[in-house]
Amino acid sequence: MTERKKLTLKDIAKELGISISTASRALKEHPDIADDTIKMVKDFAEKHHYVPNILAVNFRKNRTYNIGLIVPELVHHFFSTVISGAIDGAKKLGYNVLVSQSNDLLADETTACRTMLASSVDGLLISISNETLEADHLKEFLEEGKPVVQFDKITDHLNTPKVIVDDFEGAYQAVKHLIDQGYKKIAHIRGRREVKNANERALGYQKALEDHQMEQSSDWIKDCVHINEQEGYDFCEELLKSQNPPDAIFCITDLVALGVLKYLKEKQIAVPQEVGVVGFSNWKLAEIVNPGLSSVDQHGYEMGERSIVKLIQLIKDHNIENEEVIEIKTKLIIRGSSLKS
Amino acid sequence: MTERKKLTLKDIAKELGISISTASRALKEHPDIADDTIKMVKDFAEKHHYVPNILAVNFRKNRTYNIGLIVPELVHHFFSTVISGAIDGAKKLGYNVLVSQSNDLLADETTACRTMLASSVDGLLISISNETLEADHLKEFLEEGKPVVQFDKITDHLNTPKVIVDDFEGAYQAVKHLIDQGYKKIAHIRGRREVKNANERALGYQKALEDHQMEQSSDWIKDCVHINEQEGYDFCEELLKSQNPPDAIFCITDLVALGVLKYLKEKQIAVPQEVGVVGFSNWKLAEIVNPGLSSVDQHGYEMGERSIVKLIQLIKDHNIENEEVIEIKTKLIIRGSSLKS
DNA sequence: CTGTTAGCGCCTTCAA
DNA sequence: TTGAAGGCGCTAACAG
Repeated sequence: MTERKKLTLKDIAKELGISISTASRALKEHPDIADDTIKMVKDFAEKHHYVPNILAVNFRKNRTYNIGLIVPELVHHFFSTVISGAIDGAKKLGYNVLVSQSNDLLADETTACRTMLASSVDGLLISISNETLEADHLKEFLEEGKPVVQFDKITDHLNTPKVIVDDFEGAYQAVKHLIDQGYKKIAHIRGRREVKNANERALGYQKALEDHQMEQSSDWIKDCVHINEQEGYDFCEELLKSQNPPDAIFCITDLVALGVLKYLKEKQIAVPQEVGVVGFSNWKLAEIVNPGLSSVDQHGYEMGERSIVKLIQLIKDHNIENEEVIEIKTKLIIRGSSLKS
Repeated sequence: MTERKKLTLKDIAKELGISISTASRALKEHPDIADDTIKMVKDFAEKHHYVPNILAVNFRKNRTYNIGLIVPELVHHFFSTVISGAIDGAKKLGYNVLVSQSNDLLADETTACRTMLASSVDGLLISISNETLEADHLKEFLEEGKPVVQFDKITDHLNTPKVIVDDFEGAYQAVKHLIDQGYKKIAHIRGRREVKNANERALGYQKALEDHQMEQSSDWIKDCVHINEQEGYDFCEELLKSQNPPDAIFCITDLVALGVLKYLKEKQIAVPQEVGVVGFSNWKLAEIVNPGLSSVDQHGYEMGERSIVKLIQLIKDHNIENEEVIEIKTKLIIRGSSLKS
């Protein structure tokens, strides 16, 4: 395979008997340059497949058109949907996306940030790990004048734009739906107290109960740590074996709801007749299970797209002071797990 | 936020009263440089947080430490698993990964390739789209001396290393398992004839039947086009309503198997007693459905990791002539959908 | 052991 | 309307 040497401006200038700067300007149709010259240079460039050396351009301009994107997990329906939206949005605006994952570990997140910074991305899009409480590793970006946009899992310790799902409202609607369906004792298997999304959802749950004068009980609120199927299963068992068992369960996420459904199926407790279940995120699995799992869709693709558009705007404006909060509306998808009628 | 100006080698040299090249060499502990000088420079650099301008280095060295990765779909359990492995592998070797998706369209794939080439990745990792029959857009990489590694969905029109799953053997084992379980009439819902993986799996299916003197029928082979749930459902119906219905179905992928399971459940046909089902890919859904879906695991994470390691090795060796084929072993995961006993 | 010099490819004043 | 020259930050060949 012959590796053809790349044509440079210098080559063009020499061939055409003009100076390098004229060639450079002609290619970008600088108004000072004569039309004839422009045509000549462009024709020549086209004919010989001239491609500017992007490395030189980037070096000169001190930017890369690359954006860093860090998520807790890559193999994850919601996050991969966000990534998909971010990549498509970036492509439209002429940017590339460098993807990395933190595995929900602060150490990995910090490493990823350093790598991104070292490879000189123009900006960062991040959904922080569960362990991230402080944000010093993120401040480094701002100190270098590189904008950061947070999405979904965010921290208030960093003043950047934030693109979030309206967790409160999503939870509120989910619980209201259960109330409308006639469930009387609604439990909530919630996420960690340090995680903002989890708190918002819990608040939405509580507000819905209050607004509709529903019975409340601290026994009906269970705190997840790992937020997995097993916890859903175990908490469901605890709830149903308690003195005052609930007749509906609102879960922090679909995976937890799956554990709940599994327990109910094993014990032959009818869903949705005896117990109603609603999840959060609307993963692929929600439509696959039987009965279908009602869930709150977070519009991940849109979130990714909006986030990247915002970030690129900040990059172009050299703006690292923006703190706008963009809220993506949720949508309750009702399926068999909570639909009595 | 004060944007502190970056320290350069020039600054260090001036401060320390030495030349730029001495500073440069000292930082990389060049043997010619006196230990004292090295120490002095390193101390100074550390104290003042010197970070080399990566853009300048890349420009000078004509490489980016960025690798392009193109998959048909991002929101896809198998591909996101591969990406995860590739990213982790790249990280260990000091490379970043630029991700893009083709949506299984040749046009999008070509665009993605151009963008990657323009942003000057050091090499490309790709799983081609269903539409990709020729490979001219990929040859451009090789022509520029940038190695390419193909994985999973590959084309033989491009001479590069290929990392593939042993589709033939995976299919063979799946079908052999059905035979071992006592199924007598095994059907296959297969993928497109233009797609190599699909053909390999079909051959594995056929060979297993031959080796065990099983009944064969062209009526038992159904060709998918979209490879989705609906096709699985429809073909299952066709198969079971035929003159000579099969008692087991080996599906090209889990999604198709899901459609099959749905049909069987609706018609109250017992799985695995009356009909056995095996899928391919071992997606998350395979363990979630009830009964669990037996499936052939493709070890996506390992595939991503092996692919990227191979690619980086070629980049380092400036080697674009390699055509090694790396085969990842599959593993049959047996679940309720095919386990009679 | 260290400094000088030249240059990577491009852009951008400044001068003609 | 064009050209010459300088420089972005770093590396490396060549001299001392």
